[in-house]
Amino acid sequence: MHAPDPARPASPTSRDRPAVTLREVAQRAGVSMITVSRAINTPQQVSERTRERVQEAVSALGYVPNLVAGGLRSARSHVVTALVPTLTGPLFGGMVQALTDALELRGFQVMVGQVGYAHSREDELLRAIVGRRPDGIVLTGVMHSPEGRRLLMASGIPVVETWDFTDTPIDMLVGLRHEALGAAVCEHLFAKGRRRLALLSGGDERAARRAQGFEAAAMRLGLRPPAMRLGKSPTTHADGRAGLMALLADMPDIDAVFCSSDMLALGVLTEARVRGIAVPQQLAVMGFGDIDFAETVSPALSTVRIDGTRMGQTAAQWIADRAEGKAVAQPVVDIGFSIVERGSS
Amino acid sequence: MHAPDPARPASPTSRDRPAVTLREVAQRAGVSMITVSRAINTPQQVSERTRERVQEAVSALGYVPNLVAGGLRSARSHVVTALVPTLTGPLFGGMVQALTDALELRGFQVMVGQVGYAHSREDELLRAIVGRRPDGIVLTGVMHSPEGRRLLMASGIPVVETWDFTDTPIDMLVGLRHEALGAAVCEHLFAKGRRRLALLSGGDERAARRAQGFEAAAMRLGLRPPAMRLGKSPTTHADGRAGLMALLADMPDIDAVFCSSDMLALGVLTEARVRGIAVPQQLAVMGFGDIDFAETVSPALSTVRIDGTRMGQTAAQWIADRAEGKAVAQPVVDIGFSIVERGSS
DNA sequence: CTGAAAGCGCTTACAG
DNA sequence: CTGAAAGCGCTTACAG
Repeated sequence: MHAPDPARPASPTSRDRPAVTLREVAQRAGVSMITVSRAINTPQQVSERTRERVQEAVSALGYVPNLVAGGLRSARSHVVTALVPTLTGPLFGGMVQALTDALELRGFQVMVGQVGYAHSREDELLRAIVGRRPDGIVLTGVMHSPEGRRLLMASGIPVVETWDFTDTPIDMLVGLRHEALGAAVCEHLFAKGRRRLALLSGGDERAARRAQGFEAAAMRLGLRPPAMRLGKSPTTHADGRAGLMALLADMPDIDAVFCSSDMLALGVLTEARVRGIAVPQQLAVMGFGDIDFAETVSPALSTVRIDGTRMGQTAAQWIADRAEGKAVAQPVVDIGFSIVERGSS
Repeated sequence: MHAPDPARPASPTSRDRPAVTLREVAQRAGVSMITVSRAINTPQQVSERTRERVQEAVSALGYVPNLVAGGLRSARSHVVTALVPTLTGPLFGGMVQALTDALELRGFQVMVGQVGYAHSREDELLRAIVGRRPDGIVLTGVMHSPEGRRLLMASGIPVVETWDFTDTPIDMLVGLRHEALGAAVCEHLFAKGRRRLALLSGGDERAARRAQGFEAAAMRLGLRPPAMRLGKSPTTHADGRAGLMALLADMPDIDAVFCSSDMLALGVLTEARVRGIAVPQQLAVMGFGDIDFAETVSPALSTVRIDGTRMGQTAAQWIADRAEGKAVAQPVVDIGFSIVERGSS
C-alpha cells in the first residue's frame, strides 16, 4: 500500500550553526546584554528608542532566548510537569487540558510525562523530572513509594496529588475518596430496586478501592456478596465484553453491574445487546468517568462524573501561587463526585 | 456529595531550603566537584574507593543532579518535545508511547505539549519550546506557518514531521499521503459493490485531504458525487450520530459512509442501529484510525490503520542518531496505511 | 534609563 | 585517576 520515497540524505551539519545569543543581539543593537534582557522581559524599563533598536536586532538575527539559561540563574523554570498513567485514556485529558490552559495564562508551560499503571519506572522518572527543577509537579493519584515521597518532599518543589485522597499528602491534594464513591453507587443501585449486584473492575489502586467501597456497602445493606471480576488497568472494551460473559457464567441472575471505567461499561453494553439482554430492564449498567460519548451511546450510559476541569484549575492556581511566594490557604480539597443517571440504569 | 476537609495551611517556606548542589556533595566526600560529576556520570573513570565515598555523600544529602545546569554547559538537554493536537483522542497515543519507549532506552526524556487543532497559539508555543533547546522536536502533521517553519529551521534542532506528507519538509518526515488514503477507501467500497457513497469528515487539514482524495476517486470511477458533510475537529460520537441524520436527510439512498475518524464512525453505527438501518447490508461504514475497540464493537468497525508505533520508533531513532552526530540516510519516509475490513463493510 | 560584575550549577578542556 | 580554571547563556544585585 505504500511506495518509499527517493532518498534525500539529511546532513546534520547543514542546520548546525550555534544558536544566536544575547551577546550577539547586544552587539548589533549597540547596548549591553542586560539592556537587551530588559527590553525583552520588562520593556517598560527601557527607553523607546533602545527598545526599537533591540527589537530590530532580535528580528534580524532571529534570536530566541534560551529559557534554560535564564531559568538556571533566576531559579524559576516556568515549567510545570504533570504525570499521568496513560495518555491514551480519556479520563485524565480534561484535567491536563484545564491545567495547561490555566497555567499558560500565568506564564507557565505544562509538560506531560507518561508513567504507566505499573509504577516500575516511577522513581527513575521522578529523578529525571526533579532533576529539571520544574516549578511544580502534578501527580495522578497519591504517591506511595517511600523513596518517591522522600525525593519529592526533599526537592522543595510544590507537589499536587490528584484523583485520590489521603490523610498524609506529600504537599497539596485535590481529589476524591474512591471508597465513598463505590458505596454511593451501590446505594444508588439499591435505591433503584437492584438486589443482585455485580462488579467489574480494573486493577489499579483507585479502582480497587471503589470496588471495596461497593462491596462493603452491599454487605451493610444486607445484600448477597456481589459477583466480582477483577482485571487489569488500563481497561478495554474487550475486557468489558469478556467480563460480562464471565460474570453471567458465575451468576446468571445478576441485575446490575458497576464497572470501574466507562470503557468497560461500553463493552458490557455491547455484550448485553449481542446476547439479547435488555438494558436497563434486565440489567442495569453503570460506568465511571463520564467519557465524552457516554451520553450519546444507546442506551445512554449511567456513570459517575469527576470534575477533572476543576481539579486541573485548582492545581494550577496552587502551583502558580506558590511559585509567586504566596501560601495556599487550604491545600487539601475533596472535590467529590456526582452520579449521572442515564438510560442504562 | 462532598464534604470539604479541615483547612491545613501549607507554608511555602517550610519546604523551601535550597536544593543540594554538587559542591556540597564534593565537600562531604572530600573530593573535587568534577570528581563527583564523574562518579555519577562516568563511574568507570573513578576509583572504586572514591566512587563509594561519593555515593555515600549523595545518599546522605539526597542529592539530585540539576540536569538543567548540566544541559546548559554540555549543550545536550536529553529532552525531546512532541506536539500533538490533543491528548484526549486515541489517535496519537500509540505514536507518543512508542516514541517515549524508544527514546528512553537511549537516554532521552519525552515531554508532550498540546497544540490544539486551531493553531492559534502554535507560533507562541513553538518559541517557548525552542527556547528550552530540546534535542529534538516531533510535530504532528506538517508545519505550514511560514513563521513557524523559519523558527524551526533556524533553531538547528532536529525536527520530525509526522502523520502527513509533503515534498518540502522542514527537516525529517515520517508520514503518509491522505489523498491516496481517501482514494483507496473509495476504491475499496466500489470493489465491494457500493455505488452511492457518502462522506462525513472533521475539519482538520488531513481529514480534508482524505475527503478530497475520496471525492476525486468517486468521480474517476464514474460515481455520482458523494453526499458530503464536513464538521470540525476533534470529532465526536455525537457528531457521527448527527452527521448520519443529516446525510440521510440529503440523500436517503446512500449505501456507504466513509468517516474521517473511528469516533464519528461509531456514532454512525449507533444512529444506524437506533433507526433500524442494517449495517453492513443497507449501509457500509468505514472509519479511520483503528481505535483500540473498533474490533470489539458490534458490528466490528472497518477502518484504516496507520502504524503509529512505527512512526514513533522511526522518529525516535532519527532524533537520537542526529543527537549523536550521525547523519540520517533516508529522512523522508511514507509509511502508508492499511485498510482493515471488518463487519461494518 | 543603563551597565559592569558576579553567579546560577553544572561540564568541558586541559593538565598532571 | 584527579583537579583548577573557564565557560554554557542568561538574570540578579548593585551602582550610577
